[in-house]
Amino acid sequence: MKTLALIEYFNRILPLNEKEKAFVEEVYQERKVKKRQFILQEGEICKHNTYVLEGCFRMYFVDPNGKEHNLQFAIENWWIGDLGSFHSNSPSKLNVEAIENSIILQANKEDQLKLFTDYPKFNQIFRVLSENAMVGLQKRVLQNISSTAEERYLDFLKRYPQLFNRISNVQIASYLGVTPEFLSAVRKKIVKS
Amino acid sequence: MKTLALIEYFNRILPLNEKEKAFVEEVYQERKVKKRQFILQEGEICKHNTYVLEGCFRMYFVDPNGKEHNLQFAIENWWIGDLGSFHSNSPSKLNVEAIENSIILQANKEDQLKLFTDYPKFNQIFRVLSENAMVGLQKRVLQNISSTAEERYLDFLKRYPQLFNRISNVQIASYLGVTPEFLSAVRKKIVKS
DNA sequence: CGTCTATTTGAATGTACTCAAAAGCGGTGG
DNA sequence: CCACCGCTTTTGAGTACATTCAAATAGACG
Repeated sequence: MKTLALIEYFNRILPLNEKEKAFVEEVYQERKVKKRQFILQEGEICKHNTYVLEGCFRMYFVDPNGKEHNLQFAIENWWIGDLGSFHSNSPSKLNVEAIENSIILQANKEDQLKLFTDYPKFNQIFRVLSENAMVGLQKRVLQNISSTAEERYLDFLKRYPQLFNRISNVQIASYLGVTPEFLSAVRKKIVKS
Repeated sequence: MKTLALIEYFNRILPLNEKEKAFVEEVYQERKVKKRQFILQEGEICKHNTYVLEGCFRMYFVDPNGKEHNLQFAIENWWIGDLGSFHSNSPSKLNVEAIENSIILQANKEDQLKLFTDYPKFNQIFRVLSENAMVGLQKRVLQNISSTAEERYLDFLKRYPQLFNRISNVQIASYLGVTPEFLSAVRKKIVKS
């Protein structure tokens, strides 16, 4: 069963009983997604909570000038989706695109809510997950307002060693909030020193 | 009872029964904090979850050059604290300082955990709170990597009308990630146009 | 081998920072 | 009521960081 990875993932946060495991298996549907395919596009309402089993995604925003800005990447055992749109049923301003052939698990909104009402333990699990995600986002905000592009790039390499060799520098630049040209200059400077 | 505001706050997310209300009242202790007083300092372990009843706080980071960077403000009905330090029992790199005379409610870590184990409903409440906070943080990251200082400042005014007339421009500049001098120039330009 | 995309280069420009100093503003005491 | 203090905001000149645009180079893949 492909949901095994997810069940183990939950188990590490809080052990599940058999009923809970069965429900996870029932609710999370496997789906294959090809490189360059979208699982969410601007204007749509985000209807799924997505867990990545294999592959890699990016979630990005297109600004009024048509430029893309990567908000998040997701590889194995990460979650991705527009939480705001998902919870408020409002059209998303974000896009989620596979940057590798990928396999994901998805629960739709009804089932996800059922998970919370029928198996309260998942409230705790997702509370912990959200809290962890918050801590990560806070660190990123802090970095964006206090560090230079060079520092942010070096920190990115250190924090996500599994990521930087799978993702193009164009995408990393977009995540860091700089142009690819400038990231190239930064990299050149780092190699020299 | 000073906890009334907090109980109502929880109630708006998910109605509490009498036992739950009683426990909130028991667990959250009122505390007065004077302007310029700290409720968390760098190096300490964050031991409290803090809810602001009255007043105003800022949470900031001091970088290696000695410069302060505001990560968050908190006024009435907001939470503040270093979640990372709180959950992992690790020394915080952040400071939380009152910028007005304030009144807060605090639960220590044990009691907060008891809240989750004995009254599972709070898992759901805090899950929802964390998710909302995440959405806000994501928007801020997005802005930082995609907008100019002027756009960020205008958005700050629009999003936090209750805040900008209580907080000095020095503090707002630090929150936006620019120098006070540059924010001054931005404001001048806005007035002109 | 050619095609497509990613990366690098360079010059000109714009955005934001640093440092030092001046101006404005709210209180407090004489 | 005014003079002074401390703090915030503004100004300006020089500098550093980052972008734009166009073009060259390098890699990946069928």
